[in-house]
Amino acid sequence: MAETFPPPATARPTMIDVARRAGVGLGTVSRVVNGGHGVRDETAQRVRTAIDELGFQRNEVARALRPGKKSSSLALVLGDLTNPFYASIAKASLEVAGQSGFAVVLGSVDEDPEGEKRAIQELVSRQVAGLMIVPDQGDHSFLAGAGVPVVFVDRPATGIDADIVMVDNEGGGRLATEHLLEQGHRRIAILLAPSYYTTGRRLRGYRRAHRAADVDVDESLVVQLPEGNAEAAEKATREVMLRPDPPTAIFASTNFLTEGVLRALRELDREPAVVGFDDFRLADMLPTPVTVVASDIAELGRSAARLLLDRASGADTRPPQRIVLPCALIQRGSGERTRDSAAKRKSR
Amino acid sequence: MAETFPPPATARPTMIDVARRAGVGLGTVSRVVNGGHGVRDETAQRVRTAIDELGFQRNEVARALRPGKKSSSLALVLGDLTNPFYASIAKASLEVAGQSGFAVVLGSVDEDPEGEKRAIQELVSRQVAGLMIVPDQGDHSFLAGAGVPVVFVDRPATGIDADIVMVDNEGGGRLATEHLLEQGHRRIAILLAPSYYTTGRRLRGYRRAHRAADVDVDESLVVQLPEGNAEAAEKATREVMLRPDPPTAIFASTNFLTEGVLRALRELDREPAVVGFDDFRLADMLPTPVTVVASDIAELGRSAARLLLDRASGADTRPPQRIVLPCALIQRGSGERTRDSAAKRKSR
DNA sequence: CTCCTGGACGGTAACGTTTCCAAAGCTTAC
DNA sequence: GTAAGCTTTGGAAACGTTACCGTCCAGGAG
Repeated sequence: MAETFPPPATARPTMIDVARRAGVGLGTVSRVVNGGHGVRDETAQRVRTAIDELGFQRNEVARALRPGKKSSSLALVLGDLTNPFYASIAKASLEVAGQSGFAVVLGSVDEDPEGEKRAIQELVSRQVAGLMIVPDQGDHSFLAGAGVPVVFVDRPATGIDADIVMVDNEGGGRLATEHLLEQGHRRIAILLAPSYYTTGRRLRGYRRAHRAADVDVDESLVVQLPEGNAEAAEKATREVMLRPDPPTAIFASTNFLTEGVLRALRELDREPAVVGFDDFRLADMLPTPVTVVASDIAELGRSAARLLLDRASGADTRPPQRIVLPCALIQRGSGERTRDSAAKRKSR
Repeated sequence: MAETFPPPATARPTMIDVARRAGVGLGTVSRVVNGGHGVRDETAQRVRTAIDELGFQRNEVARALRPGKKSSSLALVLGDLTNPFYASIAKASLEVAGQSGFAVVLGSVDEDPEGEKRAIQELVSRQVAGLMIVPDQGDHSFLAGAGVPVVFVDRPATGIDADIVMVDNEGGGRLATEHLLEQGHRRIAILLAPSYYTTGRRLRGYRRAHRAADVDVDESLVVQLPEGNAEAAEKATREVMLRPDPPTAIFASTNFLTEGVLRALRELDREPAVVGFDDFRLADMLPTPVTVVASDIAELGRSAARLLLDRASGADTRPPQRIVLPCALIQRGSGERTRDSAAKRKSR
């Protein structure tokens, strides 16, 4: 006998079914489900029994329909989950949200700012209780009237005044650059992903470190990449290292860029000092372990989720907060090469 | 003047507001919003104008309340997003779902099977249109009556007959082992994460390859780890390599395990051949580039999402499908060390 | 004994959408 | 010119929940 697949959907029991079974009114069931105040113990027990017997589960959709009641979901809008940076944020915020019984809806985000806007609006139409957004460059003022709390993660957005959780990009950039300057480097290249906010701040830290050390920046060593991926960084590194006056150190302002830099250097067989922004897996396992400035990315996600939950519940009515997490230097080797060692070639 | 934050929620316009503004009935607005069949062009245009003017957005929650209409969200339940394997699945399924206008809800999953069950039931109560689950070991029969299509990813679940998308674990295990046998290795250790389905299949491939080559398996080289992380693999590798009769090759059955193996070997300064299961970032950048058997993980996620969308829409009523993706060997160096080279120590 | 108070409970109106049904307008065929 | 049929439209019911408003009963106060 051929069974059909999928099996016919069995109707899930509703509160009405529970009420009937327990021999009580609908309102009583609702009261029990929501904590059970103002219900006699005996009645509540009868209701609970009926719930168990029927396998009743509250329909969250219907619940969220009531005015004032937002759905118990947060939205998270970010770029490429394949980037461990974003994955860490997602994981951490997921954990925090889950502890409060909130689910997290991920908006699928393409590259274009238009896609981001569409994704956000779709999430808003799903009545999420709040939005965590790693924003693209575009204007985000369309969120202002949405009536949903928003927390921006990693970088602020223009056109709207909202909470923001980020790392100390300028401090990190400065830390990395100071470290290289201390090793005696005077020609330090910096690779920058295209026009993100973070990029600008890291560059600023780079410049400040130079000024503080009274070293002039060779503007030709400030490399603005057309794309933020490893390939672009690899190409740029090759070019800059093959100049007649190559840098003796490179500051890669992003984890993917660091990877590209390392690829190019391996191919070229050169060993300038390298410091990356953001830690990455296996950084300590590479032929020369990689020095990075890193921050607690998971904490970024946790803070964002916590803040958003407080906003959503109305527990937090302070003006927009700005949480900045510190960066620390992790010395592993690649950033401790001195100016002199950088000149000599590696022996294969 | 001190503004309050967050700003008071402005009521979002409903279809009723649109209807009033356009001077039409409620049903007409609904028809226009849903494709506008059976509505005169002129009327539809008037409605569309009103929608634009009011900035109306359909309330997906109310829509999903109607019987039969599931919400336009899929659920994805998986483990640690920090694991690039899971992140790839998430990203890929997100893309496919997004193209069909579906959002993806991530259930926060702790380690314990009980937490998984709770997470799944919460998602079901949110009326998702379907579930993609990377299942834990426990029984999943409680999903049978949920009336929601389910696709299991990476490994099957017990207690329920549902679609499953996975990689050819046995074939991959065999491929890796055959490759090592071909290099002349006769003592090949295999490291296994605890009692997952995949682990068993990979071990099976390992055994089959041995039998096909007529080589006996030394059971003491089949190492069952207490945990699936890099630390456990590192410890186990250290132990097995320090035996009087160490293996000349190691098959690490998981990306995290591979990492642990490499850490231990670096510390011990030994160079047995190594093949890992699943590719990972920077595998080609390590001192000895790492040979792996790999499959298209993103395709895993894409297939799962596609299948689930077809099930949810009712377009696919075939019996449960079993999609198996192939594994390929990627030779990079660590797996091509011969038995002889493995014996000698590395010169620092 | 009666009245009042308060807790427990039942019923019903929303929430915003889709869908069905009926009414109205128009065209076409006789 | 009228009947029949089709397209277009308006209105109301329903989805499952929560919140509010009564009602009912018990118990205490007068």
